[in-house]
Amino acid sequence: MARRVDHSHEELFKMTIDAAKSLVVEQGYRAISIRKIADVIGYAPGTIYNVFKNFDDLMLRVNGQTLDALHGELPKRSATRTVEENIDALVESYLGFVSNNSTLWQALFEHSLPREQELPGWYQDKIERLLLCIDECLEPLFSETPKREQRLVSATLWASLHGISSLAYAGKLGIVSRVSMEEMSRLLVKNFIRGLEHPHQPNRHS
Amino acid sequence: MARRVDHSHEELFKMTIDAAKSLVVEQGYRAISIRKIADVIGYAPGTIYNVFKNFDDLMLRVNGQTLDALHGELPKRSATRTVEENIDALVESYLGFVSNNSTLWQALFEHSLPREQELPGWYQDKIERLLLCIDECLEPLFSETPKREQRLVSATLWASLHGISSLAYAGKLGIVSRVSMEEMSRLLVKNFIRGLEHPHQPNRHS
DNA sequence: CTTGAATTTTGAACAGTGTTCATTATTTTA
DNA sequence: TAAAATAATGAACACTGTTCAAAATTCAAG
Repeated sequence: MARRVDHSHEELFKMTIDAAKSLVVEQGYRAISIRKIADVIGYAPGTIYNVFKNFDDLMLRVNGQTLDALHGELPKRSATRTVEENIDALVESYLGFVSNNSTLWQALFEHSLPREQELPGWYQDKIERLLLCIDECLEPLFSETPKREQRLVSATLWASLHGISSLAYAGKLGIVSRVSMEEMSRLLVKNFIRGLEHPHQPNRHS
Repeated sequence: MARRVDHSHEELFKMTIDAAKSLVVEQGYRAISIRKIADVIGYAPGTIYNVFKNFDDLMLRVNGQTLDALHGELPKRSATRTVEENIDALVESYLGFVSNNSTLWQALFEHSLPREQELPGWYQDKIERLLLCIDECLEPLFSETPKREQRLVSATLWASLHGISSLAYAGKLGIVSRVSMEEMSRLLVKNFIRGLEHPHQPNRHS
């Protein structure tokens, strides 16, 4: 066959990713396979390779859309709110998204590229955009500090939250249950920010 | 054949895990396979299933040993040191271990069980032991707070550090490079602990 | 010793995986 | 209408985890 009018390249792209997503949602990351996706969209496995480089590429696209969706739900910084309030709003929004899209969120850290292969630029940009959201909210807290240090703070906050949600959902915290993911996140953010506001108060240990 | 004098059950267990480990170290998590391991130890694939329930079980054992090794390297809390100093020592030790065993550490979060299947008790105990190390160091900071809240703090710290190392090694932080994993970890701990020491100082925002 | 039961190891078989690519079917262009 | 271009196929390849009847070996009993 050729250039089947049925679906354009773009449509095929969307169909494939949508099928992958619904497989993740319904059966989890480990259940995805090219053949199953092909079945769902009614094409042969080979066709998917006309649209995606390989399975990793496809999975990266799926996860990219998850990052986009999260970014779309995050509130913009409000100048009328305090730093804490802005960060809190960000975190609540983040927690809400993760809860409502838990399987897709899990897929984001269950998938990883083979050793030494780094993430493509377009994917890194999506992370960059998310880090910028945190940057923005933290901005007033240290307007004099160099940009590099600000980014370090944002990245630290992002990675920490990621750690909490990933361990919580993978059940890798033992006793600590899924319910307390929110508690942990709030605890982290509250104290981390509070720590930033109290720079090196000279020794007054217990 | 039967009861080959070559290797006892225990020896076979050790050989299999050692082979798995060296495969992870040399080629990364994605390169492991039962057949390759069988090749290395000079047995048929089926033999491995006399020792391990399945691949997940084997991988959990490997990761369990990694957790044990980390626990073995962590310093005990010293009563002569301050809370900060004890926590710092813990974190430095943690960072050292992760650096020296990066591939095995990566395997720890690259592997995950199928959806809805939770970690076996013996594995959760190993995590529990690690959380207890943090508990111990933080103890003087809040000797009056309920045990449950202490555990929440320890778990939060543990999960956050995990998030930083996992994102750093998976290259999932974009710009933020591997070198800064240490920076991020120290930044997190310093400020988080400092935040804990300054409880809810009533509103004095910028 | 010899026989028979118990046990360990095997490796072929099954059902699945990602990926490739010559072939085929279709559409577009000449 | 013929030829060139393109899209879709699905068999084939080289793998994967896992099972299990059969074979090989050891152990215990007679």
